Amino acid sequence: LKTPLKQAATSQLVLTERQPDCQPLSTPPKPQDTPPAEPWTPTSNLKMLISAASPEIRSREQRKQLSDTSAEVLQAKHCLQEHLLGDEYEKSQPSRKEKSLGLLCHKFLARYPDYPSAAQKSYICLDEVTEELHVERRRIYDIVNVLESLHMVSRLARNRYIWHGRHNLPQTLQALKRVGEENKYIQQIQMIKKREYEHEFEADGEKKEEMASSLGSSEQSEMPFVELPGVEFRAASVNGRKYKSLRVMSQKFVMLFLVSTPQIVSLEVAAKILIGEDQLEDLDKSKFKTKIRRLYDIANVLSSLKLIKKVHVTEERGRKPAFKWTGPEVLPNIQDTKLEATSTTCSSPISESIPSKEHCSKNLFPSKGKQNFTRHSSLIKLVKSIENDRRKIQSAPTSPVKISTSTYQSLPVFPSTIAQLPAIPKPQLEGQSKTAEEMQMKCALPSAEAVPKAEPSEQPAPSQPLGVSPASHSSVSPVILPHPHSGVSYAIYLHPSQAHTVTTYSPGFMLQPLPCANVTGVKSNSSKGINKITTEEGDNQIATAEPTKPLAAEERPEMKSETSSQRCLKRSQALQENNLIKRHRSDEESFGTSLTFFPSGYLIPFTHCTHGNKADCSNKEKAGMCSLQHPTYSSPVTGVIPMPASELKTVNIPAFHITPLNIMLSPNSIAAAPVLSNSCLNSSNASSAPNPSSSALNFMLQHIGLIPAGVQVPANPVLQHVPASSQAENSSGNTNLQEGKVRTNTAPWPCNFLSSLQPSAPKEPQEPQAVTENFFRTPGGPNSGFSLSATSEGPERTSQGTLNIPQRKLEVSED
DNA sequence: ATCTCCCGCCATATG
DNA sequence: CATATGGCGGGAGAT
Repeated sequence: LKTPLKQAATSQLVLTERQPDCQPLSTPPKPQDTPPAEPWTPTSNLKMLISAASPEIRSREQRKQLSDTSAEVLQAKHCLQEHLLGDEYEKSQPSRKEKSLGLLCHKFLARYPDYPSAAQKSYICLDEVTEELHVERRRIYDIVNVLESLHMVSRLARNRYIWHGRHNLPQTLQALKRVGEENKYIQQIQMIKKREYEHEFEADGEKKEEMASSLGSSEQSEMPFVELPGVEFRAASVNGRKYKSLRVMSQKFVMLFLVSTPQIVSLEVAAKILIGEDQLEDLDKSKFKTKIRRLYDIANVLSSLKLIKKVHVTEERGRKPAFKWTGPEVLPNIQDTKLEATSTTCSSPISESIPSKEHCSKNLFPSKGKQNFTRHSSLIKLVKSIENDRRKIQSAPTSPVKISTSTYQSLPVFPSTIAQLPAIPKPQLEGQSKTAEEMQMKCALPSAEAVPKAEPSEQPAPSQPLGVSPASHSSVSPVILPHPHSGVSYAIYLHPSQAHTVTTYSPGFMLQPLPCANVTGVKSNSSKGINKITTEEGDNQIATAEPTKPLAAEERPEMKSETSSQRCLKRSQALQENNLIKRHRSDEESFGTSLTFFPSGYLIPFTHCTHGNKADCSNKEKAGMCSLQHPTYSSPVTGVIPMPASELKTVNIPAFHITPLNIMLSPNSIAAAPVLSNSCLNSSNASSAPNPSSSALNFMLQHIGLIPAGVQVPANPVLQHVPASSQAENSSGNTNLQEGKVRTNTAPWPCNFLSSLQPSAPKEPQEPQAVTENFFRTPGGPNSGFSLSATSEGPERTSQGTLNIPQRKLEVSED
């Protein structure tokens, strides 16, 4: 194994190294270096294997490899130089690829263990790195910034960073996911896609600025860097504008993946969303280009981290570059996370060693915006800017409780973190101790729970760092619905039964007025299918991603392929119930309270539109916006890439569309399902099941408070149609509650708590997915037999649970 | 031609 | 003030 790998690595390094030396020679244009381009594959495999091994071995291995490599490099280098002309085997110059950020990042990552133990704590000296990797400093910053956004490293001082490895990844991702949800990213994505589609129709020639405007309006003004409770962010540039860049952009980018159901995000969409966020800016072409460039930079490092991989989405328009999330699934809710994290942590050999620093969740400020900024001098400024931000945000009308901005702060203290604290004997922060102290001081622990000292024992109440509403979790939680306009909040209590209903049916809210609406499985699936995607990828490589992720493995549900759709439905329902029950139970235990009401209600601080706020709300009033955002299009549970109904053209069965029917239809797929299931688990979806209930609630809320039932978008016929139909389905927007059915939309408001409370996503969703993918591959292709022509009725056309969701033609393919 | 995205100028931040 | 950071976009290699 090693030999080949080494070679590959070596050659790479060699090339790189040579570059400087061969300057005069470097001229030789691009030799078709096939070899250099692919060397990573073997390496990756090796890495995977290694990762499977114990961390120690792994890291040792890495080191060894590195040293070996470097040693050989020198030799190779000389040899090559001598043979310059020979060039036969080694393509001469470095070629652009060899200088790629991705490659550089690999090298960078190779220097540190994924899960450094306390003993291994490593510091990163930029000077060393740049020298050793032979790169300009600038490049390292790119890498480090992204890593920082994931809390894999943090800056200590000039030239100095500390390496955390992937220990914080789960928490970070969870936090990001949450923020992403609060940010209505799903809707934004939908909106963008819809517009795209619309444009598609008419003269393509014209690019509507309106798009930009509306888009911009819906965006949030700013989203500060998302921090983790235990990891402080000492950004060099905490200052205002710089604040927005790479780091934040990276986080947002990741958020998009985490909230999307097929976890695929196209660069275009990402760029638009990211641009939109920074103030309403016009769709400047150059700006867009720049954004794309940055996204590529980020994507390269995320790819190196194996969190994403590049794919192509093909639709009518053509092939567009996109990326697919291949990282760990993010647990939807805190509780689950807590449990899993804890168990994982405990069992994991690696777990214990996290720098104590990180463990002290001192940063949890109840309501403060940003806290841990190390720099005193800048601190003041920071505060100031923060205040300004806050002011802006809060100034928005109707924001009784303002938490959104500081949402990240409200991240729950990670239980695992707490639990681990005790395990940490002593912080080995020698030189750093000072820093640690500072940090502590800064973090006046607002919440008692945050105290590091917490007993290892699981204190149930763990996490509610949220200064906002700690109690919100109690079993009976009121849902506070602030009315956008009136500013009045409503508390709604849901009865368990209702809640259940909601959960179950929520998926169905989508836009399809299908007859079988109440069938969870069917509906949800259909929603999923929203973007019809043909996947060519995924199977072969399936194996790839998995080994790496221990967590994922644990998560995998054991699923069997059920043959009948009914069974599936039942099953899923049962699971959900179980989850609910479980949750309920846990709640009771935690609080010692037993209630009649089902804890499906959450306290939702209404900050109106999350971070954004004013713009958001005000805009909302604009008819267009309202309709656009209308829940109808969103698929809370599943569908993340919701498609506007308008997109019906040819209806194809979405690749990811999973429906019981599908299952029935394609027996083959079923058979295969079990096999695929494994592969699919990690990859994409588990998340799909995120939070039906929360979404449902949001939606409901929206209906009640925000959206007039009748609002529709005039411009788009389809749209109009949809809302109406859905309503019909349920009797009426407002009455939904009574029925227990709620339509959801990812709420425009922050529903921080919702996410945490949601019933744990059952893992079953995965099953469907697996099936689906398989289904897709079925001969006959995506369209086989399922194309429908869109009629005005679109969705309704189908009956019987047939797949009726109009889909846009979409294909995802790997490179 | 389009997709990628490296390079490095230069404004800012930090010390 | 000297450096460290890092936004930004031209423009060239890869496809």
